[in-house]
Amino acid sequence: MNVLEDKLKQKDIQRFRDDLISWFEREQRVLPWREDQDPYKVWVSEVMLQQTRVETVIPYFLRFVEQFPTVEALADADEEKVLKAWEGLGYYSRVRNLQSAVKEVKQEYGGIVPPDEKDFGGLKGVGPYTKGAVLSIAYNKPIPAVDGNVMRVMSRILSIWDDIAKPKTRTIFEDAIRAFISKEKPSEFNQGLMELGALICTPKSPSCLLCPVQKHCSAFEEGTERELPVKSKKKKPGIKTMAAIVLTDEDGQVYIHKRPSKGLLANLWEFPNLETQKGIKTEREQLTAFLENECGIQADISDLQGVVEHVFTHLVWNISVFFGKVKQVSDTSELKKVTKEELEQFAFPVSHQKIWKMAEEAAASPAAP
DNA sequence: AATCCGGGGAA
DNA sequence: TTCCCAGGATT
Repeated sequence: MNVLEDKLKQKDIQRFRDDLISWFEREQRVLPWREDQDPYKVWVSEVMLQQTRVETVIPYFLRFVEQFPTVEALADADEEKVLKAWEGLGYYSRVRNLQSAVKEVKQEYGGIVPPDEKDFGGLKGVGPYTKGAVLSIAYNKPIPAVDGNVMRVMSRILSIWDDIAKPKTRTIFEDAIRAFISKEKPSEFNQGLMELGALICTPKSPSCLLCPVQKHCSAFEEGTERELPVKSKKKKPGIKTMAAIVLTDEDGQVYIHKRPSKGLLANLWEFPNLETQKGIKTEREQLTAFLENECGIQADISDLQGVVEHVFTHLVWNISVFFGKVKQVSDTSELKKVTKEELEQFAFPVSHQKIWKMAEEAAASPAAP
């Protein structure tokens, strides 16, 4: 009995595989990282695509693999240049981990991206998803690659109502995929699921009438496709009030600061700034004290020039922006002084790009008399 | 298990 | 506004 049941199930699974893969081979988008199967380039694309849309990634990918075409090129590159190439893409630890991992590949694996699951999965920044994606696409290994797309698609196909926000739930989908994945075409199977999630089986209103695996879908059969997947909500982000200042001297040089090597926006550059407290003192007074005590700088500080709001996933910055002229600098100041031209060589978070844009616009059209 | 870590586009 | 996107590390 069990054998017969299993045979029927295997037959259904085989049909699902064939329908999915033939659809993918027919309908897949033309994307830069699909031009070849270079494991390094597949890897770069997968890291960029973490929590980031395809359209956003394309121009970054093209520039990145041109600038750093091989494992060795990236391993030997200056971190400042690598961060600059990532500027604006977000989650900057991704690229710092990638460069660290690529150095290890150069050292320990002779520059060859290791095809072994344990070896590759042990590299920095390579989690369960990236491991499965890179090894299945580049080396044709039948390993699950479960991302948000796959959980959405499979929750509907199999009518799985577990909360996909819970870490443990991912393993349920990995087990399901191990039973479903094609041993002949694991690359097309994994990419097919993700492509389906991106093009057809979308979050809000899936195009079930166009779906190549509609006849295999429990949610479609039950009319529950809009209720799946189940995902609990996250709490709202907190708000931080900040003050930042674009400081220049008589020569027009600008003062910038490198952020710490850990935590938010690690190793990126910024304009001098502090978190401000409400009440007691004005923002200007807090900024003056900060510059003198923490930066060893005395300066003439302008009136408030405007407020930059920047929203992170878990945090909102409200940054009051000031301009200032430096009067005196102690030799212990940790700030770096650069020309406006040199400024472009440094990687800034988008919030501080907004601040610099304010300064440039103010310089281009000086306040009316 | 919960939190941290960016930024942008779609609904 | 809200969601969530080809997630991973840290605590």
